[in-house]
Amino acid sequence: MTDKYQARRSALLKQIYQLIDEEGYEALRVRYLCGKLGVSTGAFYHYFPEKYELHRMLYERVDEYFEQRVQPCFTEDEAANLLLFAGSYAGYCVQTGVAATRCFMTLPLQPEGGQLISDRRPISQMLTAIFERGKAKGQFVNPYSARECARYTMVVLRGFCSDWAKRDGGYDLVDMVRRFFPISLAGLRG
Amino acid sequence: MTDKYQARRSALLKQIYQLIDEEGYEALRVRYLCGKLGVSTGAFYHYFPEKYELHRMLYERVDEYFEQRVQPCFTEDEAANLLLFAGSYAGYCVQTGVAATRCFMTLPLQPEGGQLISDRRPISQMLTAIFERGKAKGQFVNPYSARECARYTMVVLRGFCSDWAKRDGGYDLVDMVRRFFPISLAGLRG
Amino acid sequence: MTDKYQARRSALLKQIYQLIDEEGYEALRVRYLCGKLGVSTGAFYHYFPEKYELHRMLYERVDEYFEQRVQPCFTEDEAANLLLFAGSYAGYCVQTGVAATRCFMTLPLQPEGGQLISDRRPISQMLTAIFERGKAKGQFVNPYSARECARYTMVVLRGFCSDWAKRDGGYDLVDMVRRFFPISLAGLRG
Amino acid sequence: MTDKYQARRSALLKQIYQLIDEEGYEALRVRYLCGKLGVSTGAFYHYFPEKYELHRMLYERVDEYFEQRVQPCFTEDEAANLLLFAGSYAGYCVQTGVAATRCFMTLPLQPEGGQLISDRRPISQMLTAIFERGKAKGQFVNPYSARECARYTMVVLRGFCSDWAKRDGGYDLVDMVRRFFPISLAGLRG
DNA sequence: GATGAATGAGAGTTCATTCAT
DNA sequence: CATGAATGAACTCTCATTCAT
Repeated sequence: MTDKYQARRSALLKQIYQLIDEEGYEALRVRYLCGKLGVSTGAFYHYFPEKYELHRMLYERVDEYFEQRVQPCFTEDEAANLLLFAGSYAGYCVQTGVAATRCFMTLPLQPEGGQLISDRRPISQMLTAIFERGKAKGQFVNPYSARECARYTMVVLRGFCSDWAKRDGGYDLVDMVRRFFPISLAGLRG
Repeated sequence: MTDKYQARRSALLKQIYQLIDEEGYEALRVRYLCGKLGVSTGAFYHYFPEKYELHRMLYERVDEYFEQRVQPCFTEDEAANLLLFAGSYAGYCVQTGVAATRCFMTLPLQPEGGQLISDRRPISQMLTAIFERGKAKGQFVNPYSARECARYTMVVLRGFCSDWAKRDGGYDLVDMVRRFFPISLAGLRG
Repeated sequence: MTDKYQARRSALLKQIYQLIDEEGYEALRVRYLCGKLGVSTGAFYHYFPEKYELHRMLYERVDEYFEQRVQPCFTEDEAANLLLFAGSYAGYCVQTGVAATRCFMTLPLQPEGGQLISDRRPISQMLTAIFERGKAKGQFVNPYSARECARYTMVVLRGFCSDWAKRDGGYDLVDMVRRFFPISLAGLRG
Repeated sequence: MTDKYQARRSALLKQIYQLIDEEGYEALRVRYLCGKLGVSTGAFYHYFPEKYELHRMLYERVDEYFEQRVQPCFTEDEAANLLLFAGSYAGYCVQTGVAATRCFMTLPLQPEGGQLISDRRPISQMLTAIFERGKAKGQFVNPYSARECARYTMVVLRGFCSDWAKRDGGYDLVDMVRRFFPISLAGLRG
């Protein structure tokens, strides 16, 4: 039954995310993973045809998280939305854990990996929308297009999160972003 | 003679950097590398006691590059210096090549790796100095310390370069930084 | 099934012991060993997580051998038991083969190696028991404790077996021990 | 000049013995050894055509030591001479150091290695002579030939020293031999 | 569906020894 | 005499993946 398959898969994934967080994605060998999961390697490959599959799913989760948890909190104030977005992105990384974030931020992308940081991803579109509305409302007055603003924002946020992960989560990322993202915000407001 | 050793080492390094650029650091297996270099594995290990050594040297090169090529071009205008710094950082990555930059940006840090992105590195200190002078001259009016400004700047620049590398160098990085870094600059000017 | 695992492992071990005997333990490189075994290196490591494992097992086998084959043959005459013990020790080495014995006698002990020649090993305790009973019965009248006698005996026996192995099994070890161990026995009887 | 060559060789050897003692023979890599010696590998191979050469010389030293230091102290009492011999053998090992003794006792013998523990070696002949004289004087009354007695003695002594080395010199070897060798002596006396 | 034994190319690294300078 | 760069076969061990049961 496909339902049963999906359920089992989801249950395993949940455990896997926790493990990736604890031990890191790269360090997580399939054999060891299976041991922790209480599953045979055969079963693992039944649910996840290749290890890289796991990586791809880390990306998918972000989109889901932002669509379900963050977007609903948006207000009319697009600058506030932007700050909320930035803080949430940081919060997501913290919640995801240092190791998974490191993987999420730094893992070599496989051939088709380019897609994973594409502007077309839901999270990027959400951000673009903020700038489009903000520009329409006159909150962001700058010579860049909404898409460019969104891209710049993602670059900066990923910069923050990478730094945090590289430094092994040695400081409060959310606090960091709340303190310093306003520099970028000021530049974007124009 | 140590001179001879250093000379050979440098010659090999140059070849290696080129190879890293062409094929990626992670993809370079010692054996294959030696084959390309026309050198026995023994000889390789004679000059580079461990593979990770190569990685470390990518970092050292930046500091050298900035001290010798960039700093001398600094003027009295600290904002201009900052832009020069940003552009040079991007230029350095382009010159280093996509693959080496990816490695440079994303490689897992080894235990002592924290040092490699430390605030104490020459490049960070150079940046801090720019902000100190700029604040003294009233060019940067913001509530952050010079060190905090420097760190923010590095985070943003690394963000740009990582993005470029992740996207396989599919656009003009220097141009990108020249166009978008001003957003950050505006925020820093206050 | 664990049973299957154990069975295969035992089967491999048997072949390995034979090879160790023919070619020596130190000479057995994993790749070569696997070739002879008709097994991939992966499979080898599946059964023997590290090469040193093989060494450890040589020791375990002795204890087993003595508990199962020798002890049951003990009688009331402790001097006779001692001779039986000595002869059996020699016999065990002969059966194990020259090369394995050499390894067994001379291999560098790994960190925890001290345990392998510990007084607490079953074989040593069996020997101590002989002397305890022998002293109680008045068969051994000497100023040493049972444990000291046991240790002296082990030292001498290991001396014999090492010599035999060092000389490439060029003489009949069992005969040698039967002829010369009585010198020690006389000293122990007092 | 051959004299100069010999002198340099001897000087190096002295340092080498010390190093073998400190670090073990097997663990002593030629490169490292040369570094400690302040000599190029080329020079090393000039004096010692192969590493195994060093090992062979450990054996030669014993003979020298016994001929020059021990034999002169012999008296008319052959049992006393035997005890002196045993104690000196232990003393030699202690002085040589744990690591060198371990090597001396346990190292795999190369093809022609059999010679190194041959009955024809000076040290064995010295021992045989003790038993010959002892038997003539009626001090040793046993059914074995002098040569057999000598061999038995060497086996036992090597057993003691091996044990000591295997246990990392964790006890007083000379004391041990003085306490326990009399068991063998008693047996030899008959 | 599930198992886990088996694969095997490939990883980084070592090290006694040689030989051109 | 002395150097030390160069050799390269050999080492142990890893690990994502497959497939017969």
